[in-house]
Amino acid sequence: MSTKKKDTKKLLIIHAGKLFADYGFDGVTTRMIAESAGKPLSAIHYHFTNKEDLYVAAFEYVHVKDSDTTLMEVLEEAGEKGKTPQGQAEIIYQAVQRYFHTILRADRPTWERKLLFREVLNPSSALPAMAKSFIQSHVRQSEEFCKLIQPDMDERDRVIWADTLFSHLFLYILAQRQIEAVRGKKWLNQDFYERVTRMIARFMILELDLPLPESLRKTHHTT
Amino acid sequence: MSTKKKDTKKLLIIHAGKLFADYGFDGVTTRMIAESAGKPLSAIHYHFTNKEDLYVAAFEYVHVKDSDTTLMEVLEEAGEKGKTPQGQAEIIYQAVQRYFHTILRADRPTWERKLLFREVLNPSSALPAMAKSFIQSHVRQSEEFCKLIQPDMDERDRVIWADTLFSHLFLYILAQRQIEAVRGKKWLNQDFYERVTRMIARFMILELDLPLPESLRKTHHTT
DNA sequence: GTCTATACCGCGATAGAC
DNA sequence: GTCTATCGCGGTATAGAC
Repeated sequence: MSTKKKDTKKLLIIHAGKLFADYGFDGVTTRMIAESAGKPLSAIHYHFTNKEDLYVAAFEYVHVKDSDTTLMEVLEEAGEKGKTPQGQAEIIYQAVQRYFHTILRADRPTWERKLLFREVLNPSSALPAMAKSFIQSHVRQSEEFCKLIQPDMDERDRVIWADTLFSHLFLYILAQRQIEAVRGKKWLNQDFYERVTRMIARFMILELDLPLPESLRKTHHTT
Repeated sequence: MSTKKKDTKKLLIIHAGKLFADYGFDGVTTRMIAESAGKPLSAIHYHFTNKEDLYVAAFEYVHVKDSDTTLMEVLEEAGEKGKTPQGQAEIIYQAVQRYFHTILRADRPTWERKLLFREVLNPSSALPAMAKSFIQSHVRQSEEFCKLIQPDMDERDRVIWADTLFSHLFLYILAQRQIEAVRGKKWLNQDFYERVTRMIARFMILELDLPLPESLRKTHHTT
């Protein structure tokens, strides 16, 4: 029964994280967090020096390193396979799948990814550098991969190609509430995300003039 | 010299809009707006009843109707041409181009589109319905167009297809500051947006198994 | 360690002189 | 119409009893 202290702290982090994810740093008051966690206001200032500190703690709590999901990592892992167009296409599909799975896997609470992406899009004063690095490194490695396969491609085109993956994630994670309000509560489920994964992979593969793997072929007609 | 009144009001709207675009409704104080516009705080409450009212005014100021840019509108306009695969592909390219031009044209201040998309992504309490309708109708019409061409396609796949256009716009408009901080100040210029337009159009055309127009072919190699 | 009570400040909004 | 002065509320943070 001596773990009470840690429990309170973690409780505050989780409740704060949920609220920050939905309403942003400014949209949340410390009184809201305290009430949500069922703790007195002063508990926040006991465990954390101030509101910003709690925000940082909540962000770090969800800031898991998404290792082995970048295109270059999957490429290295693939070995010889990465030298054929068929292999490269499969690497793209696999990397997209892995990244989506890391970010969107069902057992992870929604608010965690929301907070993560919100901070990238709208960095609070609290985290000047962290947000940048989170996605930047991933995009960099996608670019590098792209350069290997299409060395003649314009740099800006490579960047746009690499951005595709994130633009969709941004939309579906950050606009989740609004999309569900318009399209229905259970619209953004695992099946939907799998379809997004497939479509993005298809685009990234075709845009690099690689052959489409059999598993990514569309099923509704026979072309 | 009797237009002083209107000038002050418009001045407040523009300065408020810029600030709201960057920092959101909660992130901006009426004192900030007043100082930015070089007017006393009470000017806001004279011309507008309250802060929310000023926000709505700023939003309405930039909420231009983007007519003749939806896929269905371009399709109707095209007449007979819309019945061939080649014609349909060109319609897609044209609609994407028009929409990008409407939203991103250079003579329009950056903050206007930022405010527009921010409100969609993160609706303030001030505008319950307006934000939804802004993009929703556009997506609906894209879906409808998609259904005409690929009636067998799964509804969710059609929606993802239609979302593609907006996911990129979201990223480049809302994360503009962060992207420029990472990639350089003048990265997001007209040339870049044109490349994005072309890539999105290429994706949307290929995904519907339509033939790629000559003008959308890539130039860096000969496949 | 945890709570209650409170200090202090900046916010949106208003009153009233000019 | 425009400004200065001010109100009341709700925000973060703290002091001090238990």
